[in-house]
Amino acid sequence: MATATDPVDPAHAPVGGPSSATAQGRELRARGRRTMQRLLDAGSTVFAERGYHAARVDDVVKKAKTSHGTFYLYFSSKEDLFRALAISVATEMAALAADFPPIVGGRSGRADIRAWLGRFYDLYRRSGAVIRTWTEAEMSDSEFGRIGGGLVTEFSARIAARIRPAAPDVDPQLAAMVLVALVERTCYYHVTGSLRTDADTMLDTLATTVQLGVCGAPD
Amino acid sequence: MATATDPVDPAHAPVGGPSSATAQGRELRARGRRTMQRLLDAGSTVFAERGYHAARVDDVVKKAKTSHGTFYLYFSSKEDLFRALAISVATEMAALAADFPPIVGGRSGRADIRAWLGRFYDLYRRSGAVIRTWTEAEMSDSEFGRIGGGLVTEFSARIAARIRPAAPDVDPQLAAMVLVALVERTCYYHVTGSLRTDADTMLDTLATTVQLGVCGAPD
Amino acid sequence: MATATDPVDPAHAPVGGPSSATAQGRELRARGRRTMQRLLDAGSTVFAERGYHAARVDDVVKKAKTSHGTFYLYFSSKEDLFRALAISVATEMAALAADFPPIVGGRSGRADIRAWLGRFYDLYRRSGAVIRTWTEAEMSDSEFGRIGGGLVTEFSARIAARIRPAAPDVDPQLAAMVLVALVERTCYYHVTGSLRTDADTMLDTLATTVQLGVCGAPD
Amino acid sequence: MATATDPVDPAHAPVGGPSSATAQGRELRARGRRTMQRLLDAGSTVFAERGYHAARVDDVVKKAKTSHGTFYLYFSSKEDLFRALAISVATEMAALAADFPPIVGGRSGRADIRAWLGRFYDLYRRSGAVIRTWTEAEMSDSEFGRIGGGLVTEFSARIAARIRPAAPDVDPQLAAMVLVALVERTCYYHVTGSLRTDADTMLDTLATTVQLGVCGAPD
DNA sequence: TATGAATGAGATTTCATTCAT
DNA sequence: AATGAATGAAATCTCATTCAT
Repeated sequence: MATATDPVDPAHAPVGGPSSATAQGRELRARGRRTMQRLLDAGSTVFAERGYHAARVDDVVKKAKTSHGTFYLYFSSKEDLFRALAISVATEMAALAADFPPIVGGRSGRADIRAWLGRFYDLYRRSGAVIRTWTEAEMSDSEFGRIGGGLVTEFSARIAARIRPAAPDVDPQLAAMVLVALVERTCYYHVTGSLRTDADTMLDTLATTVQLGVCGAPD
Repeated sequence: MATATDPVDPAHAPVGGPSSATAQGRELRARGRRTMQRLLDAGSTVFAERGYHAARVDDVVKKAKTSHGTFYLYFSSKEDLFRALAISVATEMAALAADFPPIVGGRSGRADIRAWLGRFYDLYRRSGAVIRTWTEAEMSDSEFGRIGGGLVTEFSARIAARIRPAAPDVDPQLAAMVLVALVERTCYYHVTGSLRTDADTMLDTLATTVQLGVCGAPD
Repeated sequence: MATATDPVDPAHAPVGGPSSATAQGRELRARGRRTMQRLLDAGSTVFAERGYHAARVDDVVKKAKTSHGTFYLYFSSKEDLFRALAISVATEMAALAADFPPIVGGRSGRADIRAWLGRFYDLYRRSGAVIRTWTEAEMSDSEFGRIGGGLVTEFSARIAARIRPAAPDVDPQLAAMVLVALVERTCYYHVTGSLRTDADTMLDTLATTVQLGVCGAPD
Repeated sequence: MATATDPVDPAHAPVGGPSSATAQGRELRARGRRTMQRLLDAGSTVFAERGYHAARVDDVVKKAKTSHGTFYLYFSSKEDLFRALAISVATEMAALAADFPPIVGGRSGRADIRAWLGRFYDLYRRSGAVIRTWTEAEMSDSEFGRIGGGLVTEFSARIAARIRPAAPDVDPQLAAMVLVALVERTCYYHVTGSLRTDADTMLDTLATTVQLGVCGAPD
């Protein structure tokens, strides 16, 4: 199915930026970069399908059509692969937050919100699993979840700087967090199939709710 | 039962109803019931802290101050313990959904919503981990997630039957799901400490958003 | 073959003192202690036969007739098993050093040295591999070899405190180290079969060399 | 050639003679010989630092600033590299043994011994690791350790042919082995830093001990 | 009813060696 | 002659589950 805003299907588009060095820090040639990218893509998919803990390195290398040995040539551990994906996602989310539109009422305000939600949804389709895993900080004893004060906290803080909530006495921080809660989870339900409406309808509804319910802009 | 503003922390209050039979179906005496309850409580905490897969039976028995042997006297597997917790939660959630108030505008409508949210929040504090684990269906190949069509789906379906969304052309199913998304995730952020506002403020804000943004009732 | 000084064959006598707690620090019952002892004995033998790095946990558990799982119940890693053995050996060596006899000339002085060498030889037969591994600090990146400034250094320092070397201008530290070098390596050649003389002859020769050559006591 | 008291550290001076043919027997040009020499030097260092088993081919090629592929162009295996180093050392040791001086008392006898020990020490500084590894026959199932009956055995047998031990009833074989034990291990302690005396003092002491203690020549 | 001990299948990780350019 | 990449067998380690008392 085509995505809500983008003609090309990004559901399995490559993730992971141009950074490319092995676990030992060696720089890569073209072939090595391709293999690394295959592993990143496979990791993204497998984490999405099974969650961080249930995902086995074996699943990743099978999906990437390579070997265990090769995996550890590029990533020093399963967690290292996750970290690579997470950093890339965090970067995308920061950029997205920076583009959150000024909230205004009326048709055009609503269209801006709607467009932004479409971008969020695309990102979530590609990287929701990483976002969720990081959020839940299921990795307990690792240093994850402490990076940057939490992916979602960071994201909502950036949005808070750009919104004016419904009631004048509501803390923008709180409003932003509620907004993120609403949007993230609804996208989640949709991506996982719990919510069977088509994506556009869902995003339209979300846009209304954000405009009216969270930010209180008159229609 | 503790309320959303109760000063004592009920987050790990006992869970699991009066049902008490071992893995082999044997009926229990007082001591056995206490042991089983300790295991249920410990399981609830450990699943909350680490997630289903990362939770080890060893963690549970250590927290319950008992042994592996004893664990398997009461539960046939790790999954069985989870199921016991899940069933108890599912029952509570069904009851809660049945009490979802009719949406009306004005002060009294808002107060009804606010009270219901307080109950949800209490439940979530105690059993959020189970809800999340079940929702994410982290348990891959087991028959979980198929039970009753998903905990959240079921819950929102029951709520859908009781609401009339903001815009007349919005599907009540969709609106209910959005509502659940909003409420569940905001509570989650609060329980895990990502959202530092006090509980009452958060629940007040949620009540407003539900009344205005999701259900579109005028103030 | 009977040992040089002791009627019972200590070549595979149990090693590891009465300390007995699992890797997680739990205290042990009789059965557990027996298993742990089997693992210590097996470890001692396997390290002796193959050296630290070539020794596989698999060899150890096979020799101890137990399973991998059990191994890790008692020791957190291969290195941990080695550490347990090493501590026990270090203790024995300290005791032995404390008994190093005052060097005097004549028959009785020689007999004292000879008796002490017999004890060293027995210890070396049982634990030479651990001594050598620790000495070579083959374990590079671990904190081993740094414990107590080196097993052999410590040992010879204790002996230095008790000897008066041949030439008056020779540093006792140096003389003691030379003594240890001589004794340790000769025992090594004998234990490994490079030196085919019988043990008593070898120890007699060593006694003479120590009395005359290192400590310079007149015959 | 550097002497035992040379201020520059020759510990890792090039090893490996002029023989130069690849693993496949191909003859080499100048560049190839240089590469092979780099690998031999690196191998010598790495085996010294970590021991045979802990040494990784990766360590060797990194130190030699070349690649895995290149390594296997020159040596058919890790063991093959070791063998190349070992053969070179064995040759040097045979030559050294042949030069062992006739043991006589007095100053000039002592000076001869002292000079010989200086040569041994130099050799040991460069190649001690290979000597030790070969001695300990860490290479388990390979045909190593059987070559020529053991490096040290061979060496001491050659020396035995040239000495007359202290007591007339002592086997020259035994005396030679004791001598080698004494000298090898003392040099080892010095090279590894366990023995902090300066090299000349140590070698003087060794000379005395050999003359008096092992060979029993009067002063 | 309780528990300490044991198990083994399966997961992660390492590394000598081979391949393709 | 050189090299970056790939491989897979074998090693270490984990943990749900069963056993024996």
